[in-house]
Amino acid sequence: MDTEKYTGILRENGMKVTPQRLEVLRFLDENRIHPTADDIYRTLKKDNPSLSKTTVYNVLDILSKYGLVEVLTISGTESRYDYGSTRHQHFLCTSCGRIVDIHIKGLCMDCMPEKGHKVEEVHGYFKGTCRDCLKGIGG
Amino acid sequence: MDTEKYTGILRENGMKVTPQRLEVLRFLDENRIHPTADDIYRTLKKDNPSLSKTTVYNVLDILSKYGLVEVLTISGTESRYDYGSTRHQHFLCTSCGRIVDIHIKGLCMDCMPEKGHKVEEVHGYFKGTCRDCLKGIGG
DNA sequence: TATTACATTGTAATCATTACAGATTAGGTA
DNA sequence: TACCTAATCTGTAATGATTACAATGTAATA
Repeated sequence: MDTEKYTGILRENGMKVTPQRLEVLRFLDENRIHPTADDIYRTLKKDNPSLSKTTVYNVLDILSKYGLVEVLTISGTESRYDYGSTRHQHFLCTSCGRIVDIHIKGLCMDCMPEKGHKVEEVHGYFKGTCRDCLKGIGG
Repeated sequence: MDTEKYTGILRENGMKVTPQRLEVLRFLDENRIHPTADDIYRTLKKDNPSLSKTTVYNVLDILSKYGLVEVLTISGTESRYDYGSTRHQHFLCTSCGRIVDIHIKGLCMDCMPEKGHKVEEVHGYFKGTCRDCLKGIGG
């Protein structure tokens, strides 16, 4: 178990190290599925029955404040959490509901609007039907 | 009052015409501020005290199903509704919270990911600090 | 090990949205 | 015009994600 890996990540970013933070971070790192807070909570609670959902929200909150996770509001009612530093875009399948990572070269990250606004983040996402659903595999 | 304008829009799109739909559509057309459902509800209730918030949600739902309004989930907890057919992107000011329309030529709408997914919608949005806040006008 | 500020937990509150059932109405027809 | 019927509107209650809060526990430092 890569406890040291995640301990290092937390320390390097100036966060206190706790078992709950290690577990959430590890889950996000090993499961790049843009989970909801509840997904994380239900999974981690199996091996850690005393885990509180509030703690999951607290940990996700601090991780996003420190820039380690990105909060996605692509699918409406609930937030999804994305760990990983490589810049990528998201594709929401309107058939099965999955969010697929896509890497697009050529998306003009540098075409900033010249209106005097200071752009700090660029987000892009796509909606449609994913490959699996088109093949009749998905929902 | 452009009642006929909005009556026509509803009829042309195959929707039944009701006073509530006319009012919501007019509000969205005349106030391009990406309002929340509650913004719309509170404003319209002044001149129409019997208006129900459920009706506002129902109207927004049917308008979006018929493609007349776009639902934005850019700012997290609540949906915002955007009326207007011209393709544009959105800029969320993290200082004052406003969503500003921006028109970017050169944003590669056509750089589709070549992974077999069928893309039906392309969304892009930017976050940062808007011009007014940079000048010290905004919050 | 003692201290202290911060983190975790569980419950209760909040807030946007949806479900539902009864009253009302738009749009077509006699 | 008056009527009919399905669709719409209304108000209340339920849902579900997220947050507030107070009590307990613990990580990091001396």
